[in-house]
Amino acid sequence: MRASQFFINTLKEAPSDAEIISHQLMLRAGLIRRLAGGIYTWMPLGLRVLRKVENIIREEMNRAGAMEMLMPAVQPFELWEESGRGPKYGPELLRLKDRHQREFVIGPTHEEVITDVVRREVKSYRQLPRHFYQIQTKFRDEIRPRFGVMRGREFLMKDGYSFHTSFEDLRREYQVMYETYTRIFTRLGLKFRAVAADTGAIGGTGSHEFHVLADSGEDGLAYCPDSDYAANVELAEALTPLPVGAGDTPLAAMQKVATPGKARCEDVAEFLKLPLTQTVKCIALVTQGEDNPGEFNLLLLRGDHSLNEIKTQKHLGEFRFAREDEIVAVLGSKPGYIGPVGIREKSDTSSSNGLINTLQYRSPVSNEIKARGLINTPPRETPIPTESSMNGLINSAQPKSPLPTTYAEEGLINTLRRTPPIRVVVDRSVAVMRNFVCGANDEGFHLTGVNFGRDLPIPNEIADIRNVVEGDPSPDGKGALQLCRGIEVGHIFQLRTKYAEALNCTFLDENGKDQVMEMGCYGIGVTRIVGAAIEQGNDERGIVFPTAIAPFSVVIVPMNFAKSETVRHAAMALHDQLQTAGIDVMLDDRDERAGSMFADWELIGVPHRVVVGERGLKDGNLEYKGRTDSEATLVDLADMCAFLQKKIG
RNA sequence: CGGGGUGUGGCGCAGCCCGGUAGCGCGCUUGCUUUGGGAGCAAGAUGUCGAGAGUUCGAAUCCCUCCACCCCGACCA
Repeated sequence: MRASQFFINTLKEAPSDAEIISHQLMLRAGLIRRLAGGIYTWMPLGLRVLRKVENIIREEMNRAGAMEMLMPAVQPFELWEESGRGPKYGPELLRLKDRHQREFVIGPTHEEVITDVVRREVKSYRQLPRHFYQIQTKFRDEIRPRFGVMRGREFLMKDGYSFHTSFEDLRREYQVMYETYTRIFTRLGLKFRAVAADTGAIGGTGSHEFHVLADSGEDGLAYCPDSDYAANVELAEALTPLPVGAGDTPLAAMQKVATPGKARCEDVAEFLKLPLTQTVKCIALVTQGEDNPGEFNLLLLRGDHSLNEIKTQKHLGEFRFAREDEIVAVLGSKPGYIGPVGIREKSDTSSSNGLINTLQYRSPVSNEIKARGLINTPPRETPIPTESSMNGLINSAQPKSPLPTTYAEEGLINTLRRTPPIRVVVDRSVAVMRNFVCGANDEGFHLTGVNFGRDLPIPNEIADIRNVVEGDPSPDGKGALQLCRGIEVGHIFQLRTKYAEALNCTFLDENGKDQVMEMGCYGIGVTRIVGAAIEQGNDERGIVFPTAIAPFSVVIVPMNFAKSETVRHAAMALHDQLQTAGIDVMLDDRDERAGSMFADWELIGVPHRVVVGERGLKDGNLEYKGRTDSEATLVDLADMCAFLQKKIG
């Protein structure tokens, strides 16, 4: 390929609306151009990258035995009504009407269509298993498209769907896809990690996400270097830490201390010269679920921990954060100084599973078993400590009135008495704390030396509601967790029979009996991979593409191409030789100045560069420089082709 | 959808507060010189100042409405 016949249009400055590095570099290098929000044109240079990604995926899918096909982007809305997903999908589903007023959607995914195809075409167990896939344009009307191609509305996706006679066979294929995805991302030259994921709304039994590792990634990942445990932070279970010096620390007296202007736990800890882990933060939120609308909840987290909203939602149902005026009305204090002491707590022993975990952890069993016991939520049938059995634990010093008047003004008491009892959810790590610090429900004051069972009731609702932090014990009991960030580029699901059932996708088994097919679904965000690869590979000069997906593998940069006949001949001869050898080579015959050619190709991210100049040619040499090399190396003209083949691998 | 911000040649920005000739850098065109790290000089072209309505003798600038885009939240490959 010759640059003069190609289209190269680089920008010195990135458009100001491009925020993240991959978006900026893609625009600057001229890979993409924006048409509308979240909708991009792939310029010739960008398309080459996209096609290379696509081809690797295609090769590996074929190799795994999947069949490529192509389904329509426009789908009748009826199918979505039939699967029951139409109303639920909401405004993200772009709907339109044809001239006959028939309703259609632009496919955000293709479970419905493929299931429709298969139910018509596949009738017998003899035709199963089958795996169909396509690489096709999807449209999702994202609420907020952003980050260029990373969260576009229109994007290229590889979506595959497998159909099976049994769950065992689905699991076999799932494993095949896990390995296939691993091969794909390895071949793409990306640093990635497969993590356990939430099966979420799609349902099913097993699900893994494949993440490209990048500090700018939107997803937090937790993994254990000592085992193969890896999970999205949204999911990673936070075990109860062993209390430091458990049982030995003498109980301190509760004291109310002035902490003017110290609303955040960090400020309070610094002010009181106490470790952050000694503080408790209180988060007030209001549920919005159907069964408990408008219920005021107080969540207790250790000061150094952060709330995991997914876990919280699973525990409490839909919720929102309480507004300041609601907090003041219920607790009588501004946020920053609120706390669980002296409030009317709603007693609800029905959800004390977390407490059991804590108690198990405290019981003298082996570490291994303790860790194991905490991995899975114990079954609901497990006997739960009753109110009366817990009474013994509560210090007799507990005031008869739930409101210690020392800490509350008369007016506040009245307010609280009129307020319904507050549901308090205590994070596992808070449940094992002693002598902690929390807000006093009085602006400008905190309480120190607070203890459960004396200053406030033993927690009756303990749950895992925080994000894991680095160093937390791994849920598989095999070491400590590390954290990193990732960009989700692939997702595999065991769908089971959800869609097959809804769309009546059945087959006749060996006994001539009708059975519903088991389904798996496997997606890769092709477009997003390009953005993710750039997010992972870039420096101050531009993109650093892995050779496998670079728009060109090698660029020949001739010095003084127009005027020097020796250079021109040498450059063209090398170009032809490399091309014949099957190397994806670009010859920059634009006769630009050296500096601007170097800058262009470094911005574009071509991994290998050969400079042809009279200077080296005199001695029969060419100059080679890898994209990330600091120095160029001289290579004999005759050896260059073999040299590059070796580099490219 | 809620909160914040920005719209001025292709790109990056100034001008707006305090109304009066639309400006700078990059890019683009032509010529000459230059040619191993985004060249120099000279001459040029390119704007309904996001749209509409209003105030005013006069609006990029002030007021109103709308639109687009970006950032922060919930969704997802």
